[in-house]
Order: sequence, then structure tokens, then C-alpha cells
Amino acid sequence: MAATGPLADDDARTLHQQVLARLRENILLGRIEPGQALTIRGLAAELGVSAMPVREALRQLVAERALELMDNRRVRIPPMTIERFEDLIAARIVLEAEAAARAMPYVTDALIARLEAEDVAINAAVAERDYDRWIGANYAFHSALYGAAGQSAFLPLIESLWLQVGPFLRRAIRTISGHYTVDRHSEALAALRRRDTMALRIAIEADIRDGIAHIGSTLIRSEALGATVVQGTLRPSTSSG
Amino acid sequence: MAATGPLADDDARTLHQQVLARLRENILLGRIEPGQALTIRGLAAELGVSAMPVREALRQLVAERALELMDNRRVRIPPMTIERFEDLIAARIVLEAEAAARAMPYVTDALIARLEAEDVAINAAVAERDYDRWIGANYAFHSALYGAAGQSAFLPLIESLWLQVGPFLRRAIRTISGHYTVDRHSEALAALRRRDTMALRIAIEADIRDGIAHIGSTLIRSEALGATVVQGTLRPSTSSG
DNA sequence: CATGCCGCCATGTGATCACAATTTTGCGCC
DNA sequence: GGCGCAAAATTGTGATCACATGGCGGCATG
Repeated sequence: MAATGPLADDDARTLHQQVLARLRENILLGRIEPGQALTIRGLAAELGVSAMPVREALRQLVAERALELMDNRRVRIPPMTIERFEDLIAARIVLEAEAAARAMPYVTDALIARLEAEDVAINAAVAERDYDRWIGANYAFHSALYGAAGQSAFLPLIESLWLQVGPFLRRAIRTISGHYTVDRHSEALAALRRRDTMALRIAIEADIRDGIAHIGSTLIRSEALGATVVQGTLRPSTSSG
Repeated sequence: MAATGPLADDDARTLHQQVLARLRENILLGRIEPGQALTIRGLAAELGVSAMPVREALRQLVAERALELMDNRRVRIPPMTIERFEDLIAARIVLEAEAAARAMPYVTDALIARLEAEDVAINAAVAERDYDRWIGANYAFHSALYGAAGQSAFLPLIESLWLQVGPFLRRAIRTISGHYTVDRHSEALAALRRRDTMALRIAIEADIRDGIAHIGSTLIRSEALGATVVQGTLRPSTSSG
């Protein structure tokens, strides 16, 4: 469930890199439920490898804050709180707005065309209620924009933030089920065509904030933020008050 | 040299956590020269542990971008370029200014007193040309401020940035040797006492930018940015032009 | 029937080993 | 003396094993 099948065996990368990529994708797309058991041996068996590469991948994901090391030395998707969620969104806004602005000098017509294609894919995914494709294309859109200038120190930081909100985005999106229709990407694309950096900043910030405003309030109302952890065992969150 | 001696054996943490903390400190304080050989077995021997904890610590530092995985699968301090340096500084500014602003509601008189103490330590370190204590106290100052609200998603991102600039700050500081006397921390402290969030943002940004402006130009002029890597072997950078 | 205790099983940590790839070294040749 | 090639040493990767810790269920007891 967490890993969905063994790895391909014709991959030049090291096993730990393949395991890492698989787990990272599953976390980013929200395929791993918060609270789901993530054991080294279990994942190793699912992926058809030994414990070694899994250990290293988990360690790396802990470093990226996609996973959290608990006191009993197990790892889990970190529980979400309102405060942490707002922290993550605030960090996304300042980092991604700046990253977008810094990418502007490197924006070409080819890049804009690529982003337009991603936008089409995003809208198609929304129409089909295909969550995986939606968040995947959405990530591709943002990532392609921020990476226009080549490798940047911003990218890994932003990816870390996406990994941290991913699991909860999915849960939230499910509850509001396709209610996310505000298309701020077209505003961003318009700003890109005009090479208007300030408008781009505003569009990116609005994209994050508007998408999140719905989700955040939904999370608060439906208390879908996460389960309550009692002595290391995960139980369904009780409806308080 | 890289690890400076074996670990204490009365530490409740896991070995890999101790190794990680040691290496992280050495990188942050710039004790590890860019290009210095970092081998698993070598570090393990220095620290008096087996290869296992070292492997996991290195993996984690790679994830934090403090180290870089090369094509030949060895790790190194990533080489610095002007572009990357400016990227890192830009990221530091937006993240730390925002983190400081978000910490403001949690600022207490006790925290201010603690920051003042750190400021004294910083100035003492500058006076004594004690680089380790200088950057250590400097980090403590910033970290205490940003962490006022408790654990925040900003902190690990900021720490990653510090780890990336650490090794080169030291090299640069050595060349300009104590020329860093602009005391923006007192401005930050004044803003904190007045609970003036905007002034705090400005002071933090000025602290980073001014400190870096000197260093960056020095780096460019003296070409102290890093060594040129040829086929994985490190050689002194040639003076170009 | 509820509760506390004990033993078993699962899990993370760390060490060691085997192996392939890469780097270094040393030797012979030009 | 410089250069190229082959052997040896070094290194990262992955697997397996031993061990301590903690979680869990079964069992006896009140």
C-alpha cells in the first residue's frame, strides 16, 4: 500500500535512490496516510530489497521533514496542526514568490508553452477528479517555473515544504472534492507573457493562499488534520467538543 | 581533522545522531575545508564507530544540502559559485525576515535579555578574532529569535541554508579578518524592545545583506569561492584572467 | 468480568562481510 | 624523464546478523 509494488530492476540509480524516489512520490501525492505504519522491514519486503536502502531513504526523508522520527525511533508522517499548517503555507508563499521572481529573467517562450501545457493537464485532472494527476501536474507547473534558472537553492527548500503538506492536501481535497477551481495559474501565465515580475509574485502568492484558504478552513471545520497519537499508537481523532 | 576526536560514550542519543551532530557542527562552523576528503570509513575511524552511523549521517547531510553526492558516489562540500551564493543569501533574507516577523508575537523580555547576552558574546568573539565562537554565537542569536514561537517549519529550512554557506563564510572571514564590524544586531534588539515588526525585518535583512556584501565581494575578488574540481580530484583554483 | 503481569514477537540500531567500481600506485616502455 | 597500462588498495553499496528495546497479547489472579 505504501510502496505499491517492487522496483524496476533496470535502473542505473542506486537502490536507495530508487526507494527514496518512490517514497517521496508517494508522500508528495498523499498516497501514504498519516499514521500508516512505516517499518523498515515492511517497506523492504514490499519493494523487494533489503533493509539497507530503505533505512537510508527513510533517514533522508526525515532530514527533509517529510517524515518524523518519534521517541520510540519509529518514523511517521508528522501530525499536522493548525499552527504548523499555517507555518508551512507562510514559508511556501515567501519562498515560492521569491523563487518565481528570480526565475523571471530566464523565462523563455518555450518555458511558457510548457507551463501552458501543464496548466491544461491540471485542469483536465481537476475535471476528472484525478487527484494524483492533479497534484503531480500542479507540482510540475510550479517546479518548472522555479527551476527556469537552472538548479537553485530554492528548489530543495520548496520541495521539502510540498512534501510536508502533501499528505494533508490529499485528505483535504477529498473532503471538498474538486471544489478547487480558482485558476490562478492563468494569471501567472499572463504575468509571464508580459514579463511582469510583480504580477507574477502576486499570482503565485494568490495561487497558494487561495488554494489553501479553502483547504485550511475545511481542515479546521472537518478536523481532518490528523489523528491523535496516544503513546505511539495511532487512533482515529475523536471529535472534540 | 574533520571530526576532531572520538565521541563521548555517555550519550543517550543513537550513534548516528551523535555523528550527525558532530559533522553538522563542523560544517556549520566551517571546520571542514571544501574539497576535503569525506570517506565513510575515514570518518568512522576518527569517531571510533563503525561505518553504519556515519553512512546515515552523511545521507542526512546530503538531504540537507550541506553535502553533495557526486557522480562517483562520494560526498563533498558542494562547490560554491557566485550564483549559488547569491541564491543562498536571497533565500536567507526572505526566510529569516519572515521568521523574525512571525516570532514577534512571542517575544518576551526574557528572550530579549537572552539575545542581548548572545550579542555580547558575538562582539567578544569578534574582538578576540575567535571565529568558532563568533559564528556559533551568531547562529545562536538568530536561532533563538526565530525559534521564539517554538518549533517552526522555518527553522530547518534556515538551518539548511546556514549549513550551505558555513564553510565559505569561514574562508571569506579569514581573508577579510575581522572586518565585519557592522552591528545590525543592536538594531534588531532595539526593534524587538519596541515590538516593531517592520523595523525588525529591516534589521535582519540588513544584517544578512551587509555582512554578506563584504564577504561576497571579497569572495569574488579573491576568488576564494572554492577549488576547481577536475575529474573528482580537487586542485587549487587557478587565477583566471 | 476486569486488571495487572509476563513472555513473545516485531522493530530499530549497529557491526561485519562480500562485491563492484573507482582511484591510486608502481612498473615497464618509449 | 615522461607516459601509459596493469595491479593493488580504497571506497561506496547492499545484504545479513546479533542485540537491546518496546509493543502486544495471553494468562493468571482478584
